Amino acid sequence: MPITPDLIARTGLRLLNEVGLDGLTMRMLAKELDVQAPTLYWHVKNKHELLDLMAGLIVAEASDGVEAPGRNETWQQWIAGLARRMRDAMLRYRDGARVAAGSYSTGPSIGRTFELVLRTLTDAGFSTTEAARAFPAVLHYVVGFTIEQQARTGENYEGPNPYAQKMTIDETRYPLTASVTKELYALDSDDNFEYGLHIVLAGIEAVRQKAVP
Amino acid sequence: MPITPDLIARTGLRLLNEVGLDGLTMRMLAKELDVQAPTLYWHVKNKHELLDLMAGLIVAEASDGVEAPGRNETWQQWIAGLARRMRDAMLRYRDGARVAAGSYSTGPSIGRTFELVLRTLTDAGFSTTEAARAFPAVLHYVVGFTIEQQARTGENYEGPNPYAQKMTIDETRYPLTASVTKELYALDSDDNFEYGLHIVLAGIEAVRQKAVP
DNA sequence: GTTGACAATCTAGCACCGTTAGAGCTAAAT
DNA sequence: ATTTAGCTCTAACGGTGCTAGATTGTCAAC
Repeated sequence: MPITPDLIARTGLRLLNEVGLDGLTMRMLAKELDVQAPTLYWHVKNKHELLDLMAGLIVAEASDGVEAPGRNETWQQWIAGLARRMRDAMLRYRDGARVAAGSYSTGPSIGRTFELVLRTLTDAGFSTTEAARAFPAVLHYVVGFTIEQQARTGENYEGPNPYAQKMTIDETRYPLTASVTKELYALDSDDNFEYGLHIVLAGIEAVRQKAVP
Repeated sequence: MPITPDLIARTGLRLLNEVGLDGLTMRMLAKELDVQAPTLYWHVKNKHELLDLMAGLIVAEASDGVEAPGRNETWQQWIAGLARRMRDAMLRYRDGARVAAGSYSTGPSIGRTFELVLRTLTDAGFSTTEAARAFPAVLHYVVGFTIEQQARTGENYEGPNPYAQKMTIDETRYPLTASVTKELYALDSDDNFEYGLHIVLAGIEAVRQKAVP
């Protein structure tokens, strides 16, 4: 099989699950492809570009095969589905959110999906401007949530993950925090993601200028 | 001046603005403190812990001096102010959002601020559970937004930042995307942050169980 | 005053990193 | 047959996080 930037990025993504982002090296990637490390630099400018390619693959995985909303599907349901796809794609790889966040990514399926988002929202009565400003808010929430989830879940600490330490809270100084500790530490459940997503979607609805009857 | 973990982290934060996260090395940090590199390891376990300390400082800067809402201040205004403080604190340092995101950070001012958040929201009629789940959604949005802004703004690409490339959009295949390109590329303005923040806050209001009259 | 203990820093160096220079191989084009 | 282009190789450079172990400074106990 010939070595291509795409194959390199795909292999990098696979290795991510074994060694994490900080453990991923060009040499290891080369060995996985039965090639010497400098060979990679003929296909890829540098590691940063490789990470951008990996980010692009993650986003592409999320947006691949996305279809316009069904007849009985509200825009909220459809956008929520897209947000979940995005989160799932990032969760599929260790440190996936850190890789995907703020990396330059382009590609046919991404452009197509974005166009679909705009069309769905304008069909629902939003102006294109509203749509173009509201959708990134969803993405930013998704990325922020997932980065934190993976930081908490991940194995990036050699010793015990400090997140996992049972934080003892001074009940007299911080009574509310103490009373709510349970909710805070069941936080990696999908429920909290859905809760926040629901907030953002409800916010988009609430903020909309009701120009359409 | 004696070397302490706090001083090391503070110096690291200062250097961040000169060299960025990828350029920050222990040796350079040591030189800045007029010390040899291994000395740092007496005060700090490893670089990861140092980054956590730096993240803690950023969050502390954001939450330091936060006061309970004023008499004529709605909870929306107050939370929005907190969100802006958080964003400003991250923007103060190059790659600040990447450093702060998903790092373990604790500290007295942070705990105090979180308690204040819960109190403000419960005073506004939210249950503690609602408050404890809604506030992280705000933070996740802020972090996601700021990471992307800094990735776009930052100088982490040696050549021209690919984000800055004037993306030429196929007007016939992606008419809506093309028509909205302007809004997309004025994106680093504070306006878009405020727009998304407004969405999230409106969403919290909309989602609330109106148990209080 | 000497001794010891301990905190803090030092020198030296290991294993590994991203990356470059430049030589070598292979297969198609002339 | 020779050139060209595409791709991979070996060798190495400067730099990285980090550890081991010797060395210093300080200050209390004897």
